[in-house]
Amino acid sequence: MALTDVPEIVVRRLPLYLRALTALAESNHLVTSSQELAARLGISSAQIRKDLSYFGEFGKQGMGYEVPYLRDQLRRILQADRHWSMVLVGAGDLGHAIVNYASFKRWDYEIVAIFDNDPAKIGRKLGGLTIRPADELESAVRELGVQIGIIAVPAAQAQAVAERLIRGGVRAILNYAPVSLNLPSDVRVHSIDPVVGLQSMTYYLNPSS
Amino acid sequence: MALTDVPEIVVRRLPLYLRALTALAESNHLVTSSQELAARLGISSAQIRKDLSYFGEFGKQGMGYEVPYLRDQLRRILQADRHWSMVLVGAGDLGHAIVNYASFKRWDYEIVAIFDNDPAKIGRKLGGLTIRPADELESAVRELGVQIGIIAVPAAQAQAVAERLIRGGVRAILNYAPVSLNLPSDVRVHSIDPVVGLQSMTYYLNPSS
DNA sequence: GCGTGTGAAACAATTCACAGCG
DNA sequence: CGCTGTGAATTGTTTCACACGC
Repeated sequence: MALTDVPEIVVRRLPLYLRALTALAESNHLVTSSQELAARLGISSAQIRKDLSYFGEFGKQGMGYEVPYLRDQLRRILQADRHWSMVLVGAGDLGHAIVNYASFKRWDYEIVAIFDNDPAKIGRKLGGLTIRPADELESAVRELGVQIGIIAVPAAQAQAVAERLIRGGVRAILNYAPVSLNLPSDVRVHSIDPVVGLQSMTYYLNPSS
Repeated sequence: MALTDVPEIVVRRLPLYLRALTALAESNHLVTSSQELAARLGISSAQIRKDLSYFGEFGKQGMGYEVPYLRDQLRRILQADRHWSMVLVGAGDLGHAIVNYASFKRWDYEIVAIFDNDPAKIGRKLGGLTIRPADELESAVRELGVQIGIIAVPAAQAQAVAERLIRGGVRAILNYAPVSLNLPSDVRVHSIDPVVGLQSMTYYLNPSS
């Protein structure tokens, strides 16, 4: 099975499986099944089995899956078993929160450079790094060989920042700016906008209160 | 057209349309088209037209859409044209960042109570509110009549917190804890886990660097 | 017997393509 | 003519259901 034709929607579910398996392993749960994972994740067991089958045969018939083994396989598939360097653009409140976000450290994602275009911030320290001027962006990203960029700038600047990150060699962007980025299809984007999440939920809420 | 059979995936796109229309309106762009929105959002124009057609006929043939009108219609549909109260559980680093997140204010989402189970934090102030003990959760949520809860506690506690929020009357949860919540299907959940986003992107990245 | 892996069937979402109207 | 709104066609995703092996 050619891995190029794995549907993206399947890839987006794998981290959820990995997260559940990691939690199971931490509570010394050595064996699981597609049904148990399904119950935890709110996904059907058939879907979990089909998703995993794109990548190999990880279970034993009649037995289920060995938790540490399947976890390690998913970590390998997702390249979550190694260190990743990232650059952060935007040293405002959001940038501060991102630098201090504990889960990144826990999963071996490391911010190795921070950029801002505010002269008052350039030269200051943040999370052990000196904030660098935004005009060094392309060259610094290229020198560092970083593939992941995090955008935490105002919406109006996000598209331009994304394009400069890409020119520096970035291939994946975690976008916290509340705007849709328009980028080449070979660049991955994951956007986080809590307001978008809230608005799609309030659609279903009661008009009262 | 019964609004109950609007696919959820359509509802999840509406906030993106609203966001784009709000930006267009702010730059005094008075008219737009499904093609222009499509180019901005990276979605096909046919999909935008079909999505909007679930809710009414908002455009003029040969002309396109009036930006302020369509924006207001979407705000009404999503109930984004009114104030929403929310409660926050978890007053750690993440909770602090959430309280100070400017976009909530801009869109009229207000945090009206904050809870934590750490005695060292209870009684302290955060964003003008006094941090309350977690055991007041259900009763306080019920008294306040709040429909939206934000979870910013460690993964191990998130499921229990969610259940307590729901017992207090919450019907929508913005979940920042890195765990899949298992809740009644009439409760809406939107989860934000940057690591999940990163892992689904690193799948596609180059093994080098 | 139990639970995986998987073709086939069912269902859902997207795109096509064009009538219709300003 | 230009662009919306929408059935029909296409494409994509999920579920079904069962052979297979532990």
